[in-house]
Amino acid sequence: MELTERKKKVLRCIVDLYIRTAEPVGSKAIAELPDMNYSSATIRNEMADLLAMGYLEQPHTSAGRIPSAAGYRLYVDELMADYRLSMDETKLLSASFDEKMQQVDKLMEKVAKLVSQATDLPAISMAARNSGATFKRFELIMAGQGNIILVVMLSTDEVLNKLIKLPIAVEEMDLKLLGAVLNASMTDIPQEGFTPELLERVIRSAGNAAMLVPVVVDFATDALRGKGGTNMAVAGQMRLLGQPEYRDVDKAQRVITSLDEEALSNLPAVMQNENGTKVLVGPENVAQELKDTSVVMTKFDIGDGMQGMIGVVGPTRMDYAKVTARLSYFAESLSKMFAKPEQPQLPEGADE
Amino acid sequence: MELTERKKKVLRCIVDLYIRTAEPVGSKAIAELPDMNYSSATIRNEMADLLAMGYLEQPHTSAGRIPSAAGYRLYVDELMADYRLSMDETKLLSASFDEKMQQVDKLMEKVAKLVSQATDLPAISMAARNSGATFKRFELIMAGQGNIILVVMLSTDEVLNKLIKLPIAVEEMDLKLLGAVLNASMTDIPQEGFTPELLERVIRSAGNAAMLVPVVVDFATDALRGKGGTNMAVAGQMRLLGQPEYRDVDKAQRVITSLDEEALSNLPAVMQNENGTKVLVGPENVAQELKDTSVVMTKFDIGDGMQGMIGVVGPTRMDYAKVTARLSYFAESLSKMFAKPEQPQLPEGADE
DNA sequence: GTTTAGCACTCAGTCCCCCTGAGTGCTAAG
DNA sequence: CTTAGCACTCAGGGGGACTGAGTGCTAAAC
Repeated sequence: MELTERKKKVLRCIVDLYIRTAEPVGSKAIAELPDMNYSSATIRNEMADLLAMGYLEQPHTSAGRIPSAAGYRLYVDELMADYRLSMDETKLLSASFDEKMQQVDKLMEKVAKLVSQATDLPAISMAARNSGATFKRFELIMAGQGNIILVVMLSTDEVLNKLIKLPIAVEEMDLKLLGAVLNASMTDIPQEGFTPELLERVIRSAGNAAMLVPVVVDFATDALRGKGGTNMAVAGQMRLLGQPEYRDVDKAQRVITSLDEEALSNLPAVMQNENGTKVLVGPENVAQELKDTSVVMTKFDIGDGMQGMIGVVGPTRMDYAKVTARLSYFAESLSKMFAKPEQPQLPEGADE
Repeated sequence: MELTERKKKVLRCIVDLYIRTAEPVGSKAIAELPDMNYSSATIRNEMADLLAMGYLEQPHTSAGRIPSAAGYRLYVDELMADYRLSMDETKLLSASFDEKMQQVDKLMEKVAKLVSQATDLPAISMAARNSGATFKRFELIMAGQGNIILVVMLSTDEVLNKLIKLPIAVEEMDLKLLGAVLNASMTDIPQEGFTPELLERVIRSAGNAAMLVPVVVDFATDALRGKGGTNMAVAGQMRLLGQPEYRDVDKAQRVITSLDEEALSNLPAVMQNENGTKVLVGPENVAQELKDTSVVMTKFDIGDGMQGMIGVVGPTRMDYAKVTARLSYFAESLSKMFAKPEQPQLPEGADE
């Protein structure tokens, strides 16, 4: 059977309406739309075809139709109208962006909150350092007897810190020395440069603080890649409760719980080779708990060695057009924010 | 009417049972408890008295009784049995504590998560610097042209950072100078010491970076007190959904939403003059949205210039004994953790 | 061939009613 | 003071009957 223009139009209207009302859509409702010049009977025939083709589903015989996953897919790919942000809306979004993004402290948390607020859905934000990041500065500070604080600054402008408890007392002097050595020999070096020889050299130069070196270097390299390298935040989980499909508390709880877990950590993989915005409709999600939900994601640029992602989780019946538009807006804003103001001269070594 | 020992016993049993079952408690159920040597009719008489005295409520004529706010209050203050943590439980809690508390990075977030997990309820954690805190070290770093990162370390071992965007370019040299000046003249000084004269002196010494001084000092002092001075996290909001009283999504949503807001920021005031654990039952809460919930809070020591609080929010029908015990355990663990170790930490053995 | 009017049919949701059983209050006997 | 007994209350659950939105199909109209 062929997917005629008219069938597409009908499908589009059904999805649009269903997104608005969350109720199965009947033929009459569609027939009565302003620019639909056919009777309900005709629509009914078309709907029957769309049902047969797998784009619609029928909860029970005497009910209207709802879009199937395939239907949403088609809608997202071809049918949905672009949502253009209005002037007012842009202003609003940009205002909340400016307000929140003053301090770069808990960046990912703030971004997640912002996105969640703008879409009224649970949001995820993530930033992962890629292999290009290097150390920029080490700082070691005495903090009470037996404790030191290690502060590491990365080329990505992140500042990480850790409290290290020591089995043995260390002199302030030795700490200073170690700091100097680290700053001299481990900054601005790409990861490939961390050879055993380098490590050995550092240990030899570190004097009395030599036994600290492994701990410090371990934490620092951990921070650079792997575990500490991914920074992720989830916000607004309970906004899901506002959606009619989650009136059932258990259902909501199951989804929300899975948002906290690492079920999300494989999302970036999906984005790997994608650009722009990616939509995962219901069963397209790998995670079992998300089979009933859709995920919309966008990448953004953090320049240097980092790459970010923001995303939103919601019922398959979400307003894809609006969510996509707003998400893109934030992605752009973030990219802009991180873009180094076009720089003629690089302060440090020019290669990357 | 007098509150005899037997009445108290009956009340205690009712609250205990209601906490377990979340169902109105009938006279028969109480009469059948192992150490209750009276018939249901007797219990019924006692219950009628307790109702008249305001310790119980009756949802409708032909139903059992549930504790009123006053009933809970009495229960918490006098009746409830202490809950002793078992060996296994202690081990479990301490294991999760050790696991999470390795890195002091996002401490409050982690504490909140931990407490929430241990109590299966939404949890709040908060740390507020008191006026004793001082600066320990300043660090200024170039971050691309026109941006600098300010890192401030406090006597509380906290590390704060901010990205500052500059209207004018600054030389690396000047930044170094400014850093040195700040470290020389503003560290280890109590807040009263920040006089206009001091500020002036700093500006004069700062050379070309003089115009940076106000921005930097503003941020830093802001961080020390006021806004940045309170660090708060909420976790596990959706655990509320597990409680039968929040099967109603709207109700749950109302409470959960209010947890994010600053409705909580006046909780510390309540703790001001309290020691140990404080319980707020239902209507004792000031915040309107929490009238139906109870809050359990405990202070903990962070030594130096800081003071912390952890708390839990749940239905009035929560297991006060257990929650209180676990909360206290964490408060102690935290206090211990922050206590300057007299001696390098031994694997803690026989004591206690 | 396509569109539409008409009609019989289906079925989730709702209202209503009855029944059940847990729980009460009261009274009178132990 | 305690308890057995009894009449009474009422939320919750189950089972029809009804309603109305929506369908599928057919036959007439375009």
